[in-house]
Amino acid sequence: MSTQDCVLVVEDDPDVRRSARVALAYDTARVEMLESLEGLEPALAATAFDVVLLDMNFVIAERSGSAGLNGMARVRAFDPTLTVVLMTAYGGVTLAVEALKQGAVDFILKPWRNEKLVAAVSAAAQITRTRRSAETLQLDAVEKSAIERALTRHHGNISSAAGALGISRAALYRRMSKYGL
Amino acid sequence: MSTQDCVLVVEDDPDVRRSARVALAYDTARVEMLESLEGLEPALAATAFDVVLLDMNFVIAERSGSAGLNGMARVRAFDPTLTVVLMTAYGGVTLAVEALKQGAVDFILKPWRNEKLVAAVSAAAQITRTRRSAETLQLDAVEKSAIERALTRHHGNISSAAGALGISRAALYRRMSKYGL
DNA sequence: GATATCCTGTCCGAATCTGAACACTTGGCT
DNA sequence: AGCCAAGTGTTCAGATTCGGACAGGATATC
Repeated sequence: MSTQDCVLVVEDDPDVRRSARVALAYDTARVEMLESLEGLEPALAATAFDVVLLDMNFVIAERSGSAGLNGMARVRAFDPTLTVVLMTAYGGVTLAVEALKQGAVDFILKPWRNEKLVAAVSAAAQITRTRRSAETLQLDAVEKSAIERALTRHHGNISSAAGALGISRAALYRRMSKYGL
Repeated sequence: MSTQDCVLVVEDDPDVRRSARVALAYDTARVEMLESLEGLEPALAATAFDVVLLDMNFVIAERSGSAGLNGMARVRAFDPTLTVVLMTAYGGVTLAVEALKQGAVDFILKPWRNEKLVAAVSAAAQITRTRRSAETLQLDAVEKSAIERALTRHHGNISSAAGALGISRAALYRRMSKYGL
């Protein structure tokens, strides 16, 4: 799909880094690498990334994945719209579930199939873009979508939707015609 | 925490059903059971559930979990605010990831520890409640929170926040004082 | 069929909101 | 200092929106 994504890969194993670079080369505008979580924030500040691909296990002995979860928390603190894809070689179901519940948009197992990695990264970048465009909504658009939701939820009943929205029926009419609903 | 949750359990194995009933008995207001996905919608319509606990593998031979994913889709179609917790005995990481990406709020492995099941169900019910209260927001409140987000994102710069919201600076001032910001 | 209830769509004077304009403060730059 | 760009807070005539009221349609109940 898109060749315009900027990806940050955080991974300690040089072989994996190289392999990720190769896999992502054809489909991304730019791939930056980091060997560890050190210097994560400056890297995020330096480039406008669309996805962070994050290893969960920097220390071989430490297979709990807490390093990855911690890194993800730091990414989210820096920019809540930026999506994180986690990767691990040792993942169990419990860890995967925990990671997604904490906000990762995908979780992939090493070794990966290149095609799958590319698809995951590309989908995650798309989610980032959606989040960012949702953040930029004008007040009008926020109001419009709130009204649409209320109307849907009340099955088109204008009176009860107006009541739920806390405005008069006449006011809801005006807004509906304003937004073409 | 709460003893007021209503849970729907969809599970074909009678032993598992019984064991779920026992585990949930102390902490929930009401537990209903269904042996299969047949009659799902009527059951959802009859009671106002807070969580659906859904087995992924009704057919032994069928371990892909598609029955569970399908059931979850039906629950979400019926009520998008109602959370689903999936459970399985055969789950791999890939299936768990797929389930959460499709909107399950948790994914637990059989056999479970009762304590963990209760915690998962209770947390899911809390998420349902949060979603439902977010849906009921008055238009004023929607506007207020959109303004708060815009102000935060623009680091308190009123001019640029107003620009992003598509209103004049004066209008943003008025609203800020209206909402006490 | 008559009655009641709920919803719809529209009207209008009063209340509210609008944004350009103005005066002022702050911070950077030569 | 002097200058410039950008932000702040407020004012006011004019535009817009407010919601109660009204008439009509649809559906249910007796």
